[in-house]
Amino acid sequence: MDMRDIAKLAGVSSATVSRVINGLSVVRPATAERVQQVIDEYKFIPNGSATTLKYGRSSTYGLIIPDITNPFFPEFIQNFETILADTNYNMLMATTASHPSKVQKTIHRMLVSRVEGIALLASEIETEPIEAMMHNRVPLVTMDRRLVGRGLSDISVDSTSGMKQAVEHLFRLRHRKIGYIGGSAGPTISDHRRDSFFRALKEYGLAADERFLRVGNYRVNGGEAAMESLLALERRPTAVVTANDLTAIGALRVIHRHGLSVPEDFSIVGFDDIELSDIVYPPLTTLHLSQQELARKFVSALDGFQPDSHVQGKQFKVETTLVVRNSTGPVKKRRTASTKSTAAR
Amino acid sequence: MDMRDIAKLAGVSSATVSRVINGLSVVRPATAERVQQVIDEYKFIPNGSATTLKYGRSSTYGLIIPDITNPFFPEFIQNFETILADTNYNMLMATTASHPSKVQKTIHRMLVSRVEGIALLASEIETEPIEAMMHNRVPLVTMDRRLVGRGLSDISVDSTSGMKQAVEHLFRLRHRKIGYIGGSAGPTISDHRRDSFFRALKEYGLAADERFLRVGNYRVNGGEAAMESLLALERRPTAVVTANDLTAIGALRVIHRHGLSVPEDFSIVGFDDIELSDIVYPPLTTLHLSQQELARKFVSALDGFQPDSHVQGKQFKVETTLVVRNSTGPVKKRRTASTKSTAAR
DNA sequence: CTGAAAGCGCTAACAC
DNA sequence: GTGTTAGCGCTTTCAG
Repeated sequence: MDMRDIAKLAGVSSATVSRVINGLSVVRPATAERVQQVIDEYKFIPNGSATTLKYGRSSTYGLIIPDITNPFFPEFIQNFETILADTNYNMLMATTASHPSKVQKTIHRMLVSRVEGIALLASEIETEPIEAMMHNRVPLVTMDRRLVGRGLSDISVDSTSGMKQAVEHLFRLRHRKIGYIGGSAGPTISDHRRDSFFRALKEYGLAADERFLRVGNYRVNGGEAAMESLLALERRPTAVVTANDLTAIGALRVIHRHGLSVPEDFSIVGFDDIELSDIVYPPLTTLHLSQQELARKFVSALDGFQPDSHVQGKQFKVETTLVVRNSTGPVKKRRTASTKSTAAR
Repeated sequence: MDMRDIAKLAGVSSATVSRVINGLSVVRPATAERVQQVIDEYKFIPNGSATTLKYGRSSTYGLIIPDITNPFFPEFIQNFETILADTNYNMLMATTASHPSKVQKTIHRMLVSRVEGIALLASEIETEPIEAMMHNRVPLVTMDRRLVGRGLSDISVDSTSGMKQAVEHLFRLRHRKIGYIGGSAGPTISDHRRDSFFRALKEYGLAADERFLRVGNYRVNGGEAAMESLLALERRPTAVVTANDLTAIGALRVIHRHGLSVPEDFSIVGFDDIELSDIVYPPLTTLHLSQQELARKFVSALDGFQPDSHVQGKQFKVETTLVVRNSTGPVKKRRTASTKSTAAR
């Protein structure tokens, strides 16, 4: 069943059917209605692949996510897809267990499907081979890589002001020894978050003590391991800022496991403000990142690209703001601090 | 740049290029290699929409998820997409904020894109209008609706044996007053889970006490509200089985908020075994549901359908098994039970 | 083993 | 306001 069949049944030509379906107002209302009736009666659905073939436009964007199991991503996907759906676009989605070879294959598949752009949220991945494959066909928009180029845009989270607010908040609560549990070593995003933390410390005249610095992996178990090691210290920090909420949650668990409480014994600050951060006990003080804004910027970076043009991409920024909940509190007057410090692990 | 261009550059015809790309072994190796070189040099990527147009096959399945923010779904998506990617299939994904009108539009878009089948994980949605639209074009596979038909299959979670294990486990821990917090009223899935709980109770000679029965919404806040109301009871249950892990987590929070502990004062059993259930404190005893198996069954239901045939769909089942963690324990010898029972809320 | 050619379904010129 | 038609890029008979 194609437009020609509908045309025959409605006593018009296939061109008119096409015009009706696309809402071109040139068609006489009576004709349009007759055509529409036939369409409805036969539940006709046009074949999009013909349109895609003719115009190269597929009304589809690709989205590649490293690990959908990290709650940050579902929230993003939700927002991203909602925006696309509103403009009748499809979302072709794929995950990569951070497996670069899978990324290559995935992008190839997406390009075969003639997506009009690809959002790649996998900051740890090398994009040279990918960019080669993209070959300026469609825009590539990455997250937190801070690199732009021909047909390559980037959306980055600017943690500067958020980190400053976090450190200020802790400073006012009289914290002076503030630790940091970072993300995985490697990706720019990890460096950026850690560096803005350091800069914020400096602004408040605090020393960046190497001994309070740990590396995580953006997941719960990384936060746990790092916190264990922090608790094993003779002289512990009184507060810890983390590279994301999952890391903070891991830290929280370890603190509880050691019979300590938050925020009485320890203050914890997260990053991202995923939904979970408000559900966990105690609800996390964290740097809020607007998923909606992030998704909107991705879509506009994707949209704002002339097809096939070799236009230079743009660098977008998304700001963060501190949300104070219950995982931060004033420094406890020390008493038994030195007596219980060695037991850990 | 199309196959004809490549053909010219390699001094062959476009038919040969097509054969090389599709790995048809009829081509003489030397020719194939020459063609492949040109393809690589020009980074040629064939236009899938032409193939889709010609053969109606898009190598794409659609997946519709109600609320991706429920961690159950990301885990499913991950598994589903991995299976598809292994066979070079694409996944077109959409979410619906359980908004039926969006489902209609989404499915229409997917059919326009010529997906080869649609997985619909939204048990609360009426599918009549959808089935009409599907019009037996491609298979529709639903979750937990327990309805099959022409081109309509269903994958259901069989909670019978899991619930039996759960009740047995609690019974052995000497629980006799076991409550239940269900899912949202309405969907078959909620009825099924609750009924298998009742049946399990009966097998152990326990009465299904209406007063210990609550309705939730499969989300944390539903579990919270239900647990509040259970705690307000004069005579409380000693254990609660829930319709999913998020509900259990909500219950857990309320119990903690009331200064009680799990499993000392209360035992809680979840359902689904989402990753979070092992991260939460205490880790949940829950009914494990294999996401991998679920995803595999979806894919095989989707695959096993002859295109355009009006074949009857199948009913698939996925079993659950109890995973014992730390949210269940023996009933406490009662002491002050009656004195503290009224304070709640 | 390779090439020529038809046709998948749609849409935008262009003609009327 | 409506119809005719060419052609998007691919695959696959069929011929050679």
